[in-house]
Amino acid sequence: MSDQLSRAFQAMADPTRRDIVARLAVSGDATVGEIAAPYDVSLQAVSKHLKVLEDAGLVTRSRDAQRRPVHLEAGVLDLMTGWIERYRQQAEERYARLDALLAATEEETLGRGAS
Amino acid sequence: MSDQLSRAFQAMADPTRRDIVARLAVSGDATVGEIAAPYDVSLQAVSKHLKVLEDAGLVTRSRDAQRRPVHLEAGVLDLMTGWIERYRQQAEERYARLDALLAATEEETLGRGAS
DNA sequence: AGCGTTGTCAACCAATTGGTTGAGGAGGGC
DNA sequence: GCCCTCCTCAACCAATTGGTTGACAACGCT
Repeated sequence: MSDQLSRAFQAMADPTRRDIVARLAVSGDATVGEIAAPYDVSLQAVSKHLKVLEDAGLVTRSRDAQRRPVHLEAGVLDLMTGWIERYRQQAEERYARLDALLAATEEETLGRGAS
Repeated sequence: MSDQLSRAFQAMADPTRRDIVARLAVSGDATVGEIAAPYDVSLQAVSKHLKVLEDAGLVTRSRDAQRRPVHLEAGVLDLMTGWIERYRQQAEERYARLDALLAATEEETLGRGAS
C-alpha cells in the first residue's frame, strides 16, 4: 500500500473520508473543527482521517494561526480516474475486437452455407 | 465499508488486485491459475483477492467444469469514476465562482480607485 | 473406481485500521 | 502572564486484512 495510487484508493474506501472530500469539493476549504462537526466521532478520529487523505495527496493543510485549513487537491482524483479509464477503455477495445472477430466468423460461415 | 463504492475503492487499493484488473481488461477472461501464475504468493492468497474483487462487483466468476473463469465487469469502474468526476467538477465550479467573485471585487476596487 | 487438476474452505498469524482517551503544543485575547 | 481555543501526538483496543499451511470438494481422464 505504499504507492500513491494505492494510498488514494485506500483513502477513498472510507465513507467518512469520501464525505469529507465531497464537502471540501462543494464548500471549499474548512478547518478541522468544521470538518469534524457533523460526525459522531472524536475530533482526533477526524484528524486521523485527514492525515490519511493528506498522505494520499488528496488534501493539503496550511497554517493560519492555530487553525489548520484543509484544502482539496484535485490532482490525485485525476490520477485515479486516469487509471480506471485507461483500463476500462482497454477492455472496451478488446470487446470490439472480439465482436469484429465473431462477426467475421459468422460471415464466413454464412458464405460457406450459401455456396 | 459495507456499501458498494467503499468495497470497490477498497478492492482497488491493493496493487496486486489492480494488476489483476488490468490484466483482465487487456487480455480478457482468465482462470484462477492463470491469474495467480505471475505472483509470488500462494494460489489461496490470489483466490482471496478475487473474492474481494467479486464482493466489490468488479469481477464475476462462472463455472466451466472445474475451472472458474474470471470476468471483468466494467460497471463498477464507471461507478467510481462517476463519483470522483462528480465532485471534481463541483470543485471546479466552485473555483470558477470564486474567480468571478475576485474579478468583480478587483474591478470594483479599480473603479473606486479611479474615481 | 482411482488419480490428477483446479480451486475453495478453515484455522491461524502478524500488521494495519479506525476508534477511544489523556496529555500537550501553538497562538490569540484578556 | 494566564487562559482558552484549536488541533496533534501517544498509547491502547477490537476488528479487519493479507498472507500462510493443510484439508478437501468438484470434475475430467483413463
